[in-house]
Amino acid sequence: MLDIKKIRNNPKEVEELLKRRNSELSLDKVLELDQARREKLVEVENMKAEQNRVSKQVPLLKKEGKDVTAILQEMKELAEKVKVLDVEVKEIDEKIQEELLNIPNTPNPDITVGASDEDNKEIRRWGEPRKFDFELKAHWDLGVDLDILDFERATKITGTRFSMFKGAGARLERAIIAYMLDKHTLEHGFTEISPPFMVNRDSMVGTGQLPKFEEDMFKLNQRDYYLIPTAEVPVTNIYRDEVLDEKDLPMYMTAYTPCFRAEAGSAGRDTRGLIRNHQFDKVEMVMYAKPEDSYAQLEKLTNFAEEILKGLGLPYRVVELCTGDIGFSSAKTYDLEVWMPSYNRYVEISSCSNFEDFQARRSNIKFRPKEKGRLEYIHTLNGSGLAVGRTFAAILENYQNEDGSITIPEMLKPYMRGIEKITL
RNA sequence: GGAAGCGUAUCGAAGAGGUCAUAACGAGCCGCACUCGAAAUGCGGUUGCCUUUCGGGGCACGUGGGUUCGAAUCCCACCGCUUCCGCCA
Repeated sequence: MLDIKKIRNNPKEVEELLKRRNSELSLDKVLELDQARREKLVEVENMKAEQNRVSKQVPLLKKEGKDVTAILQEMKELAEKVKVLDVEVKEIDEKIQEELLNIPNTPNPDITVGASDEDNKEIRRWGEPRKFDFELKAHWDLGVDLDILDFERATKITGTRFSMFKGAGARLERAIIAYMLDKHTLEHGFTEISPPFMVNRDSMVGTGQLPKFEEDMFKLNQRDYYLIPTAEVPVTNIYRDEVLDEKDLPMYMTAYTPCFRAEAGSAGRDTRGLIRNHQFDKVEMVMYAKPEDSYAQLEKLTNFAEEILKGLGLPYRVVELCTGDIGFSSAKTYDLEVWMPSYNRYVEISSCSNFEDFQARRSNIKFRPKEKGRLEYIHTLNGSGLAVGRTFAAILENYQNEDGSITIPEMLKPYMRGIEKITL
């Protein structure tokens, strides 16, 4: 959520930044409502001041034995007027809130202005894509042939866009999760969290998934709960409506969770394999930072995710998303893209973003700076570290052998309990 | 799911229709004094939000309603916590 004061004071500047996202968004309506609200507020607050003043007099006058019936009658009428105005202010407040919740974050002024992912800027590459001297197979064929992935039965059990891991495949998935969590907790300083996989509406609003992206979410029938689309939601919301100590910042939290996405509007895209499913596993990193420190933390966050790919020996590149491609809540995002041989291109495997105070404002997370004493919103960041299904797919494809077997990457071997190669 | 009790500042907690909400009292935190330094002790400070013609004004006692001239206080609903009962991995 943007600061209404910032919009009020620099409407042109904010509007210009928002235009860079290719949104035809006008701030006129919210500015108009804000103006109307403040006028009504002054009016009703003057009446309330009058009420308070008179109410204080009443017991004194009674004590003196004076007749107060005329005053009480007057006050009754005033109370009626106040009630009406209060409702009007509240209605305007709700409209303003609704407007604000639907306005995306302003992009960082320094990132490339562009219309789509074609304008994204490659920052760096690591690793050399492997040259195959045999006919390579896609992970959905490799996995099925090795009997470690079963898409058909997952579809039978549930429906399309679900997958199932089996035997050494299930173990490999578990190994990937354990490796990532160990790296983040033991080497990168993160605290491991195992959060709820369902969240309430306030949490979804807090991180920006709602109210705008309802159709992307799975919602429960009998309660106002949602299946989490990413651990970002429960973890960022841990300290919703709380005040933190400055000495606790920056705060690093990591969580493994399944993620549930309706994938509305992506019919026909990436329909084979593990790339785009309704349920997938992910290890997420969430950071709370001080405002002046958040961009330095974004670089760290991105590096932490890169460390995982380096550790697994998977070639990747880092891309800075342009203004037209960053997410609703983000001010700046780096995507990590892993080399996927079957696609013959790099495929997104992590997204690392600085949300500045956009989410903190929605979820009301503040800290008390030692010097100033006045409460300030924290900055929130998060990044995948990494998407597990896609990592699994990348390992299968990049580590495949001519006979269809998969060599286990060195760093995962301790987690595989003696399995060095997956064969039939 | 049923019953009872309880939600007040960073924490514990008092208040039970108006003169106790810049919120008693205790703790914490910050500053000062004492000290070589620390602890202990003493003194002082310490809620947030909205609005403003920068003098102020308003709001908030879990949330939302109601009663009243006036509600932390009375009534209703919802949410959460605790205890007991039931059920359950």
